[in-house]
Amino acid sequence: MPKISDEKRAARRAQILEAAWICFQKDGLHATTMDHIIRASGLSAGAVYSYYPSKEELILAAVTTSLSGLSAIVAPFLHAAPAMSPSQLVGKVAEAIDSFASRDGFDLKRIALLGWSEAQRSDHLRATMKRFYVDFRSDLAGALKRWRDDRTGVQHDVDTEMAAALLSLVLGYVVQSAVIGDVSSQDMVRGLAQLERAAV
Amino acid sequence: MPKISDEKRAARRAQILEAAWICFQKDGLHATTMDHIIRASGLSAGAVYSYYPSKEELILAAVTTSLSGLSAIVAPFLHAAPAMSPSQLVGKVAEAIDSFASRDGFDLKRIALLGWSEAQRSDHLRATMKRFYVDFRSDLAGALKRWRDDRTGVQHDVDTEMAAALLSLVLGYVVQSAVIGDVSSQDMVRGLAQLERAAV
Amino acid sequence: MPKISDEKRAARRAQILEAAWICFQKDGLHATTMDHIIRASGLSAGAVYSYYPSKEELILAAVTTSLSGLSAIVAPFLHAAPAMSPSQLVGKVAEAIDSFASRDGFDLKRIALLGWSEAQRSDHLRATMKRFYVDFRSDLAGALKRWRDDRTGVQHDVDTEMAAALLSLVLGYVVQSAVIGDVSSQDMVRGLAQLERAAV
Amino acid sequence: MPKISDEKRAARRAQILEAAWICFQKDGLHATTMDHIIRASGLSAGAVYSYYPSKEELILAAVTTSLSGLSAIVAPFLHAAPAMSPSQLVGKVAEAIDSFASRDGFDLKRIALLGWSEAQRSDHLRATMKRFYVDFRSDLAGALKRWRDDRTGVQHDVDTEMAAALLSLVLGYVVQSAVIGDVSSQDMVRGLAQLERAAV
DNA sequence: GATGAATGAGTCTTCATTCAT
DNA sequence: AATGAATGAAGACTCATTCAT
Repeated sequence: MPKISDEKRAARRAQILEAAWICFQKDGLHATTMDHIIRASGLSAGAVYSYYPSKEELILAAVTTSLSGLSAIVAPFLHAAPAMSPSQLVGKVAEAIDSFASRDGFDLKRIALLGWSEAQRSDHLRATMKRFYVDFRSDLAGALKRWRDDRTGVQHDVDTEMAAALLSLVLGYVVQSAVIGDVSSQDMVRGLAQLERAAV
Repeated sequence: MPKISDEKRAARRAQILEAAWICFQKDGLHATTMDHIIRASGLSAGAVYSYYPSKEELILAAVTTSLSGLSAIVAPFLHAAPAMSPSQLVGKVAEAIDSFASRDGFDLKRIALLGWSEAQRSDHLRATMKRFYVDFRSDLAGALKRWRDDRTGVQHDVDTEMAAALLSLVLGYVVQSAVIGDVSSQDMVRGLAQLERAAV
Repeated sequence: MPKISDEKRAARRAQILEAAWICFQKDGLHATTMDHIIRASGLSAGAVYSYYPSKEELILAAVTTSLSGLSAIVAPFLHAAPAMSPSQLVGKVAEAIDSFASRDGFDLKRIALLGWSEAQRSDHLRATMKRFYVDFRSDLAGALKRWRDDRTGVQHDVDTEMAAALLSLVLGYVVQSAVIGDVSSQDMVRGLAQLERAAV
Repeated sequence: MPKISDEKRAARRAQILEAAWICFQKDGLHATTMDHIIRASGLSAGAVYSYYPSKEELILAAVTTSLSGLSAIVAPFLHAAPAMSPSQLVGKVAEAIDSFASRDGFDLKRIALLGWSEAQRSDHLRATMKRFYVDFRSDLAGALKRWRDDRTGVQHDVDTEMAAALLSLVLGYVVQSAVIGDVSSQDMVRGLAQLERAAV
């Protein structure tokens, strides 16, 4: 076989990654064996290893890809004009996470939980995740700032703490959804709204 | 040899569990080998296995114990009179989680992340966690209800959604703290307060 | 099984080493798989690995042991009184190497060749071999000195170069014997004697 | 595509063999992968395999080539007129081996050791080596005979044993040089001279 | 003729668990 | 009851070789 085209290479990588994703999601990161992934990918061991040189690399790719996939889905809400209210933001982001799950049969929430756990062991993964969440949070803060500016006409400083709280709401939604399984994105929105109303 | 006393048995179990905790926390659930735990416990393989019949059982015990340990610490805040405000609750619970960590060098947040991840593989573990979080959330809801009753003198229904949001705030705090590492329980409290104020 | 006695441990190590020896000799160092050794030893993989933590360690042990085994056989000749002549020394040492081979069915010469080859890749092994051969050569030099002193009554300095030549004769014998297979220790002795006579 | 010319074929073979040599020398025979050789040769896997049908063939070629290379260098000394003395022969041959090493950065001694080791596993290789060394030794014997004839005017029989001893000296020099590393060809010459003198 | 991606049997090693003493 | 040596089924990964293009 002569040199493979770049698209074909990318397609093969995607094929393997998808197989890995399915396995990871079903069995977790460590209980998934390379053999599972190899079988699921329909390729040979050598082929898989020629695209991803180790299981760790595959884990990293799986988590990183889901992170950036989420990024892409969520971006429109974060930069929408006019800016969304906190409740709207939480609702939209949570919905986006759910939609990601249902789109291709991949549950982003499960991958997230797996990734957080693995991040404790892998410096590289933790660094990657940290970067992602910090960026996410600062986009959130930007969106909040725009919202407040729109409402009051007064310039506010970027509100980091508010963004952190909002991010927590989202992450906590992921955990509850994956572990308990009885919450919806609507619950989060309504819960926050009630929290706000109750404070009055 | 005479039968071992019940206290001795309990002490041994605690000794093993503590060893397991230390190992799990340092290396994660799967990278920890029984041999690590056995060495850390100072007992023999056979002894460890006579107290915990499998690694899975040990994982379950480790997670469950940390869950109930947290329960105990958090209970006073949930049932305090007069009832705490949402902000206060979030702050106190988050602080409690932190204090648990610093108490004996165990970081409850890491164990939590490990547990959530593992819960995806083990039905038993997931069921246990679900039960815990559902109870936790309903206690939270109860506390919120008492707080609102105290303030208005009017009886409210138990507010599940508000409790879910509050729990998310706490869980999200755990994730951010473990993965990003730059948030404090105060940030959560202030973030929520600002969210409430901003809503006006 | 409670703690094993030291003798039993040593016996097990010897049992494994012997199995390794047989395999190495038959198939060479790298073509021998751990599985071969494991089967030949009659133990399980885990057991073998608990005595020798890696294949490399086993190779090292096999080579080192044959080195020190040779050392023991050769020592009497090197320190014999009255000191032997160069021809005698070469003959006796070469014979000793042969006898080692026939004793237990192990051919020291094959192991030697294997070891020299491997020494090029393993610093540890090369260092070990170097130490052994340097010592051997200096013992040889000592024996030669004593021989010359005995004959002339005049003290000579230790003759390193002569020892190096003598060692070469022995090593070269090993190579010829293993690769060509048609030389005897007697040939070496007679060859050297003729070399000496021819020089007159 | 038109048939490739014979010269081109030979050049390609040489190119591959040289790459193999470099790799074998650096990493040993078994630790060298075909991929190493393929990369070092600058050709494709298929190309390499079209010239050498297996790794074993390549090993055989590498060893054989170094053997015949040595043959060529050494021939002049063996057939010099007037014939050289034993000491001179040893010295010249050992020097030739060294010079071979320094010429192109190839160390013939390392290849030799590798080859001897491998010869234990491959009948074909062993046979090839045996033939080479037997020839070498008989050339050596011839040279010795001529030397003795020149000196005494009396016809001697070919002296095989003396040649075997001389060959041992050379082989032993190779081993010591590669494994211990502190001997020179001069040491061998002087050692032999002293051995001869001491015998008087 | 040449390419290099793909193959898959085979390697070393680990580790949860058992059970003879 | 306690010990810890032994088990052996996996697991991650490699690499000589092939063959579709």
